[in-house]
Amino acid sequence: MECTAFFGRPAPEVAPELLGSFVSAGAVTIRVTEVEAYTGITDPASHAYRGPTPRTEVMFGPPGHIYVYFVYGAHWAMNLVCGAAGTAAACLLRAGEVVAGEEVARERRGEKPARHALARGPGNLARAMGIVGATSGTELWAGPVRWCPRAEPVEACHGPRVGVNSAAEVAWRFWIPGERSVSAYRKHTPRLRPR
DNA sequence: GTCGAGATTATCT
DNA sequence: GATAATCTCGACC
Repeated sequence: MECTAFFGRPAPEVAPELLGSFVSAGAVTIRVTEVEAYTGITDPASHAYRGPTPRTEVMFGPPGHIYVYFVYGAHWAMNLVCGAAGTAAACLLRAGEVVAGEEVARERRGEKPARHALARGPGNLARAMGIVGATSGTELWAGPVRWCPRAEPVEACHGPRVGVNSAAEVAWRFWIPGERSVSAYRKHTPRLRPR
């Protein structure tokens, strides 16, 4: 399968090639503008670093599957599993430009966001596409979420990943320069004690 | 436009 | 019980 060949490579190699490709979920299609690579069992910043758990077992499976996780008590984020089965590598979709189904996306996001902000940021992207925990584990060629390769190569910038404490020095965030849908880099601010 | 801080809950220890 | 691959809002420039 084409998906298996494309995604069955190291995540830092797949990630920049995802830029400009298309991901569809139902009526909504986005053009990917920002991604991050996680290499799984060798990556201290990955959920898979400490071995498989019920949540992360999808990442340990074959490439081309979808891994969805819930963070900060409010947001879903969508990853595409990369690399050979067992390596638990994945690419996080951080941002995209809505190219189809804008009405549906806006229904989910509300009236406020500008068009380029509908799928800016991992949580917003998942919300605009209707991605929830039940989507985790589905196949990219047969499930509710489909992927199409980009038509032409695009320019790519890279830099440190966002919001991670460990391995902050590796430049495994990739984005398309000049895209308004790319989130601005924010320094990671550790959460202080509640109340 | 940038910056700082609170919200809120699944998952793991 | 602590942690977290984030978002939004209000204050300020």
